[in-house]
Amino acid sequence: MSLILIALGLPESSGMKQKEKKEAEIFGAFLKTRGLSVTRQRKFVLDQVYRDHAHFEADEVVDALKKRNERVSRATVYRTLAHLEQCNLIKKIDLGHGHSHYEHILGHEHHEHLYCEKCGKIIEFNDPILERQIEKSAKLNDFYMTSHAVQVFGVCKECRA
Amino acid sequence: MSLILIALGLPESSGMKQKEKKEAEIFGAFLKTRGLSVTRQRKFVLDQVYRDHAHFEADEVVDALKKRNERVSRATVYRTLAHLEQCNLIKKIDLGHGHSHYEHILGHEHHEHLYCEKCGKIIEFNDPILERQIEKSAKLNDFYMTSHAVQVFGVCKECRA
DNA sequence: TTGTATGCAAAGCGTTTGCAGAGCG
DNA sequence: CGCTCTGCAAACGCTTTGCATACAA
Repeated sequence: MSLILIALGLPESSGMKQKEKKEAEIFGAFLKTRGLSVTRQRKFVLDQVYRDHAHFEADEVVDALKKRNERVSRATVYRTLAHLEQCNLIKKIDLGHGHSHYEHILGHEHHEHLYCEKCGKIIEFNDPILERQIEKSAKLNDFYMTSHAVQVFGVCKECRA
Repeated sequence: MSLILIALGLPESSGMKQKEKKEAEIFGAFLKTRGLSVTRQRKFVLDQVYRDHAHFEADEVVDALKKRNERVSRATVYRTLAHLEQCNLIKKIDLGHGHSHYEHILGHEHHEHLYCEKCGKIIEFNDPILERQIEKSAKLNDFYMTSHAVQVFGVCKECRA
C-alpha cells in the first residue's frame, strides 16, 4: 500500500499537497488491479485535477499543465479523465454547454448545482428533502434509479447586486 | 390573425393536423414581429416537430422530412429549431449525450425526465413537491432561479422484466 | 424589387482514435 | 523484455457559417 503511495508521489518541488495522497492511493490501486501503468502524465493529471477547484473542464487541465511546464497531450488528458471517472475520483456533470464539466468527488458528498448565467459561477447545495423526493418520484414511476442530477439556472446574489 | 393561419396552412395532402394550428399561429406571429419570412421549409419543420413525439433530435427531423420527400437541408432545420426555441415552441433538453434533444412545449406542463439507460426511453413526470423544494433550495442560497432541470437515470420497468 | 432564406460545402468545436515510437514494470 | 502509454495528427459527430442563388413580401 505504501508502495503505491511512493510510486505515485511527486517530487516536493511539484507542489503536490499532503491531502492528495488519498486520491493517489485510490488511483494507484485502480491502475494496479487493471494492469495499467503509473506514468508521469497520469500523476500530473491527477495532481492538477485535485489541486484546487472542485469544478473544471478538460481544457483547463490541459492549459494548467502547460503553464506548469508539464507536457501532457490533450489526448492523454482525456484518456486519464476517463480513468479517473471509472474509479470514481471524478464525476462528469453536464451543464448543457457543448462540452463536459467535471468535479472531483473525494470528500464531496452528493450535491446539486446552482449555475449562475451571468458570471458562470457554480454553487453547490445539498438538500436531503429534495433527494428523497426524487427517489419517491422514481419509485412512483416504477423506475430503478441509478443516479440523478438537478441543475438550477439563474442569477446569483452577487450578480444581482 | 386568420391571415396568419392561412399563410401557414399546409395542403390537405400534407397531413397537417387541426391541432397544429395553434403552433402555426404562434410561429407566424413570431416571424412577423421580427420581419422574417414564412417559408415552405419553416412550415414543414414546425409541422414535423409537432407531428407526433414530444421528444426528438435534430437529426430525426431531417430524416423524417427526407422520408416525406420534403427537401429541407440540415442547416435549415438547425436554423429553424433555433427560431422555434426562441418563441418558446420547443425546448432544448440535455441528457448528457453529445447532442441536443428537444421537446415541444405547447400543451405540455413543466415536467422532469426519467431516462432509461437500457432502452433510451424517456418518461416524463411531474412532482409539485419536488418543484417547490427546488425553489426553496434556490431561495436558501440567495439565488434567483430562472429555470431548472431534473434528470433521473436508471432502468425502466420494462427493461427490468 | 429588395431583403431575407436556402442549400451546399467547408469550417468549427470538443472529443476520440490509429499508429509508430517511448516508457513502465 | 513484453505490453502499455504517449503524442501526433487525422477522424469524428454534431452544429454553425460563408457564400452564391432562390424565394417571400
